[in-house]
Amino acid sequence: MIRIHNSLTGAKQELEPITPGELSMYVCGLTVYDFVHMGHARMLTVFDVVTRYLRHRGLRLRYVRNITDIDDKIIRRAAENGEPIGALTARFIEAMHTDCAALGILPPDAEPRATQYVPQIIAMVRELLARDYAYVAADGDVLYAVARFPGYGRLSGKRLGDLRAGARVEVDEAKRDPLDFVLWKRAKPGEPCWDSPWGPGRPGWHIECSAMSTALLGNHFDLHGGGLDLKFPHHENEIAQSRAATGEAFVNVWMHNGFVNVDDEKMSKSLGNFFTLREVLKMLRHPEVLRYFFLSSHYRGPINYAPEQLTQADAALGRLYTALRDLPPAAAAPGAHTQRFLAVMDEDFNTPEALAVLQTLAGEVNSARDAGDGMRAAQLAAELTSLGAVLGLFGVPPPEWFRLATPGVAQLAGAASGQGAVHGALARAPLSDSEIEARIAARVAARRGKDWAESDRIRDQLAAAGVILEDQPGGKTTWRRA
RNA sequence: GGCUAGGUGGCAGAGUGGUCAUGCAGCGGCCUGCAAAGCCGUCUACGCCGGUUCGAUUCCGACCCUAGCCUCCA
Repeated sequence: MIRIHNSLTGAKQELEPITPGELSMYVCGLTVYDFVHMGHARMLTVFDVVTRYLRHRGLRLRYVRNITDIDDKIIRRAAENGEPIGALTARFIEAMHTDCAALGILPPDAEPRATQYVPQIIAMVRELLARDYAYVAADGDVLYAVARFPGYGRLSGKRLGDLRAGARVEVDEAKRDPLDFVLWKRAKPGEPCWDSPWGPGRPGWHIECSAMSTALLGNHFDLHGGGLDLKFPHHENEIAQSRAATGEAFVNVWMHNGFVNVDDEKMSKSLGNFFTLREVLKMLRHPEVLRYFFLSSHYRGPINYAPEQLTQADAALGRLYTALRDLPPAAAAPGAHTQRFLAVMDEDFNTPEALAVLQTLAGEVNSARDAGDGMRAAQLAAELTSLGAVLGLFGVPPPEWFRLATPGVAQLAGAASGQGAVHGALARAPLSDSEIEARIAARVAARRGKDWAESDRIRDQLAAAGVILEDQPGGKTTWRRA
């Protein structure tokens, strides 16, 4: 039994697919006018794991994640760059795909773009007008009449009166109610536009998601996700639009992932604490380190981004890979750990608890190996490997993991504290694998002759270059990059 | 101001009405030529004040503090 916290009710509920054995999920994706940032990366990772897990549980899941490719910010950015809008969005869509692939995010089943769904959007706006949930304002915009929809505010826990009280003073004259939002925006001269019954214009942001989700998943579907900041007004508006336009139930379970904070404040460009995914990935041994970091706290809570946290995630994930190193592949035998893993993941995707299961399993692999029980160690390692894969971990062959270098979390730490780059990571002249192997061979010879001074000299030298040696019982020496 | 989440050991971060989170860091031991890795053991927790209870970090109430939303935002 899988239980999920539903933002709409504020409580966990059992997942009951509308069609038995099948699920449909829509997640609000990105507005493509810039690179993927850490907040996006968390959202992408959260719903990637949700997807992987639900499928692992035997459900057939259809996952739709949209792209907003027409929007005020896009238009403005394109103008700033002196670049056609289509070129700008194509560039950032490609960048997003590259970043997603790096992070190991499985592609969604469909990735609709707003500009490809203009007919459906117009049809939905038309329906809302016909049902009297919308009106054409004096300035030509089509607006949604919020007061007409009785359930407005339920998702975000807001009352219309409170919202109006907090509304901006500079109320748009064309609005009947300050809370009304735009469905179809009349084009200003020079702006990109589509023909419509209300003249040339473009879709409002909120209606895009209603139209695309309905077009691809039907009027009523199972799961809808997105960042916490979309809860109000975006998702509130989606509900109002879709319910009003179709007259049917819309979404069964709403899921919202928490923010990425920096210094306990929401990451934002204005605060100057903004990090793109690609700049962070450059500092890491492997993108899985970032995935581990995201998974180490619950998806609904905030997560505080700091370079030291990435260092901890690298160490913790490294411990897992260490347990898997040098063990032959074995058939996965689901045991008690698998039961526990499923139990905690079933309970609203408790990934921190799931990682604890993996760590415990790693400890048992090591214990079994120390006890000389290679068979049991291999079985446990297989179980660990298969459970980790459910979370999108262990994409790297374990022996390869330790050949990967960590270019510079230290660099980030320095940058964040305003101290400039820390020397250690940068001062190292990177050694190639073969150079390292050659020095190790020299050291093995020295050790055979019990020339400890020479042996230690080589080891220190390698350590200074960021290479750590581990002498194994059989006289063999393995190495890993710090 | 309204609404919503939180405040857990050196750090990160789960969870629970009465034995264990887990990882990183620390300490002691084993192993090692010495290390590293690993193993074994180990210390410091549940914002504050009341209440319920045989017993509360966990339930209830007040208070303090933090973050978020109420405006574009993953």
